Amino acid sequence: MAAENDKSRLDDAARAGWLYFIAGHTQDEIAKMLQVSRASAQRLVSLCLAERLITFRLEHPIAACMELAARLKERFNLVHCEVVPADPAAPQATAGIAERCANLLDSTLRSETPVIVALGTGRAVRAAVERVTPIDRPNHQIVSLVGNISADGSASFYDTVGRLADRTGARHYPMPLPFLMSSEDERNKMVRIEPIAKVKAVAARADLRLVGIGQMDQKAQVHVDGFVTRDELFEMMRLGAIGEITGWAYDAKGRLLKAGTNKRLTSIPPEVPAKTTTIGAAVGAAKVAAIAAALSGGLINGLITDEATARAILER
Amino acid sequence: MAAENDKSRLDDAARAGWLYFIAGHTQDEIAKMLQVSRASAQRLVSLCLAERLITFRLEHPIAACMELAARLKERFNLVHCEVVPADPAAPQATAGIAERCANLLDSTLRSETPVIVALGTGRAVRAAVERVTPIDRPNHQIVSLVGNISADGSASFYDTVGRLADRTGARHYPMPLPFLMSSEDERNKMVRIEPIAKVKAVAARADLRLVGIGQMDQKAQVHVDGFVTRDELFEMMRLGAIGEITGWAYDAKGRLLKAGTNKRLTSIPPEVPAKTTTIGAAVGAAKVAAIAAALSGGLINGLITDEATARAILER
DNA sequence: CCACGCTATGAGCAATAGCTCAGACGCCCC
DNA sequence: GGGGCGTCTGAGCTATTGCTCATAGCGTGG
Repeated sequence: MAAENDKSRLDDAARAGWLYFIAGHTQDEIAKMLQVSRASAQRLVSLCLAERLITFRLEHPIAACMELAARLKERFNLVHCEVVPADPAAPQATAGIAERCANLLDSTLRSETPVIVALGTGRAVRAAVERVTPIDRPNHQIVSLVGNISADGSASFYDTVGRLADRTGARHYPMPLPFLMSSEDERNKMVRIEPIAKVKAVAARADLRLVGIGQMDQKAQVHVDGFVTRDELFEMMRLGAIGEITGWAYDAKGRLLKAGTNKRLTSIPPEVPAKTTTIGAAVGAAKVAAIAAALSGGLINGLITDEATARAILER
Repeated sequence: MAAENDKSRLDDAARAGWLYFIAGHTQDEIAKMLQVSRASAQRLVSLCLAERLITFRLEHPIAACMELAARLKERFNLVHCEVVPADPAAPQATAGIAERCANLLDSTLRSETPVIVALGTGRAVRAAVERVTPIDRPNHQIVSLVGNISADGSASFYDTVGRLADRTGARHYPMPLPFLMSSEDERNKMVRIEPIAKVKAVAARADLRLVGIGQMDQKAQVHVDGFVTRDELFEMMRLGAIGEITGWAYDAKGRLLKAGTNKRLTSIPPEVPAKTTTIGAAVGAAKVAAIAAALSGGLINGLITDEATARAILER
């Protein structure tokens, strides 16, 4: 008898669910139809959900993205995760994630209370600041996590911090240092000088860090852009480097290396594990290992990527 | 640009729908996530529904029944329709519909204000009254639509009205007449005599009529039960009879025949079209044509049947 | 057969969702 | 470039929903 009661209760739950979700009746109407109190009707609808008698299917590419984002967030315990649909026309396009990064910056900068935004390297980050909608927020601060002078002494061709400051009227703190110093000692000296210490202090109080993630292979952006030489790159690869964030190379488990160029790097080192909101932005098959490692090691606690990359990260 | 806006709006709608239905967030939370007002979030969720970006799937046999019931209700403009799951073990079982009929009677009789229930013929109706939960309602009235004396002069073996009255303490009005009189004149005389006129008057004020539907073929219940002879049955079939309700034979379009046994029938004729709630209860492949005709002709404005029968009716 | 504990129920309240309206914004046509 | 039109937005109100709690019914075990 118990079984039969259960069965008929589930039948009613299904009926209630049907009337509610498919026919669009209110629970009050359903209660009248099924000759029960409204409270019971509500319980039946809940039961229908709890017993998974009813399932939702979202017929839209976004659905897959949302699910991937939820899984990444869960798996790596992220505070923020966005997955944009892969554009079949241009699978490597950073446009999609740049848009989302810009959106993130927009909403952060929209705040009336002063915020500090720290920016790292990466094409997505660069593209993002270009898309930020101009807004007047003179009390915000934009700070660079990475030196903007390359090996040859010229300023980096793309001044991300300056551009974002332009669009917001915020104070900005570029890092007037070469990416790499010639020796560890020299680095240690430089990072203690007043203007640099000031930048570090601001960066330490950042509310949001938005960083690119670079892979450490022959096409590593740090090399392509001329910040590290081929020999330096190869050395880091020998040491196990699989990715870099603001120049800081890390291995497959997301551990920062304590050797090679990392000893001469002027960039502000990542917190490990990240406790301020630190969003990594990257797409592409080549970066999957680097992103996964950064997530595992807690170098970042947020991610903006595309569908294909997200899927690849989860499949590892 | 418009297209792109539309697209991104639908993307957001999908996102909102996902967050709402799948992730189970409130619209307030979604509004914060998507950086819009709560009102807009609500609009996005609505849009998601309106654009059918999201679909509900009810994983339960009841779902199909609910849909069939809704279609029947729509198609034949019914005030009430129930479809019970076909029992694969006993495809012809009236148990399921009897249960629902009993339920219908229960809820009607539960009323404190006096109601009048009129009963017709049929195994489902008989089984239904057996399942009615006893309740004390002396002010209700139960009235028979059909004579309960068969051709041989004995009372019908099953006194439906009496049984229901037993269970409710209601006054009851059986129809103390043979099912058929020997001639039209005689019928006309009989139905005018005082006790019968009284029954007719009560029946005319019925709040609910619950009737069986019989097919008019060689296995017609009216014949099997001995109310009409083989010859009478065949005559009605020749005249186009396809079904009967309380003995009143009708053709494939649900039009009452004006000849044959219909002229000698003592049963209270159906309203055409039914305006009081008149529920037909019947299952089985043999009855599909009869049920469909009764629905088309407006002889009934409610139906209780099973899944297989419902499907067959809709497929005609 | 009664007492106990369990589950299920309905009232009432707090939270959530849906809707209407007035206003703003952008767009198009003149 | 300006006026008018249509669409979109957010505030605020009302309906609906989810939940909590006290109570009643029911089965179980003494």
